Amino acid sequence: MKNILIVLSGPTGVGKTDIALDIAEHFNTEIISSDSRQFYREMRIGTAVPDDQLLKRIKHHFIQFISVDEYYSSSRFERDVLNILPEIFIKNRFAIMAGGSGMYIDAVCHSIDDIPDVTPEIREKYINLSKNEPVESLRVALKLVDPVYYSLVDLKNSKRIIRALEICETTGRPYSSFLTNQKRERDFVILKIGLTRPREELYERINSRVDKMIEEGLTEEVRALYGMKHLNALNSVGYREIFEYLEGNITYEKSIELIKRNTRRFAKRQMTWWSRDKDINWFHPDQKSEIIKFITGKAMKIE
RNA sequence: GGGGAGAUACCAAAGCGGCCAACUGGGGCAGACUGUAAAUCUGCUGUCGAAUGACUUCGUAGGUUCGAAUCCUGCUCUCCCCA
Repeated sequence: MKNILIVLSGPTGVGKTDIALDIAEHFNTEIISSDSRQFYREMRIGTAVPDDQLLKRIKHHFIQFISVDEYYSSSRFERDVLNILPEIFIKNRFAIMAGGSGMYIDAVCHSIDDIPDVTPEIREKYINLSKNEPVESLRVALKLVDPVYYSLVDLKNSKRIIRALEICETTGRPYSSFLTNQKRERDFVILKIGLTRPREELYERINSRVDKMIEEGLTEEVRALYGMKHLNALNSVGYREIFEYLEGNITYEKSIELIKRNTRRFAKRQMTWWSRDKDINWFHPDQKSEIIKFITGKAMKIE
């Protein structure tokens, strides 16, 4: 009998945490978080980390385990999850991975190509380059070192161009040569459950959740991180808007409004990401018992 | 009661005789995405259509003009000032 990884995804604010807990409790197993911002120790309120009581009820992995100044990536996540899964499967046939970071989830589900890490010097060089040079010159550089990728990328997206240039310089090989597009088979079965709600319902929940975060002291959490605002981890919804307020660029009310809007947009982008994944079985979060029934039914058919 | 300013698409706001279905911003919608991805980037947003395009719009009713969101007149409403 193969082991089963239940992958629970859905847009921010849809109600993943509760369902994940219920499912984990029902199958008496543990939860792997696939939420790239809940990884960070210093970001708690703004990323809606489950409270201590809940965390005590069920063992969670990858929650607040690194610091905002540490480098992490979807590839490392893939490696780390694949490392920890066998331990969970010793005790239980089911494991559950819940979160909303599409790329991280995909890395675990079918792998991401092996590409060497970029050295900090090269990274810094290109970050500066992108600040000082127009996109055109980055394009020209890319065309020279990797014409294949040049023809594939969104040439308006300087972040993508820079990544390719960094890899080319680090490895001495074209970035495109690393992209195999191969999906690696895993030795466990993946069962994808998606949670969704009518747009209006979702947006209402998002709005009130932001208000709740503010009540819980999001502003103070962000203020304490002010010195680190340049870090990528803090370029996150809920943080950057409050930084703007702290710098006096916008009013407090405006920052809250922007957090709501940006969270809504984020949720929309998440839905777009998953819309092409035909393996996801969609449910409304209220359908808790149906979800568990669905999983049980599928599990019985898996040899 | 007198004088002035204004009414433009979901909102804000430009346009002030033809190049206007109407700049721009917001909001919304749709999409791309193999590396700090809650990031980054793109398209659409009067109606119908895949599209050429067709049709209905700029408070309202008329008028001037080959032609009006743009000019004139009445009306309605909003704001400001004086009484």
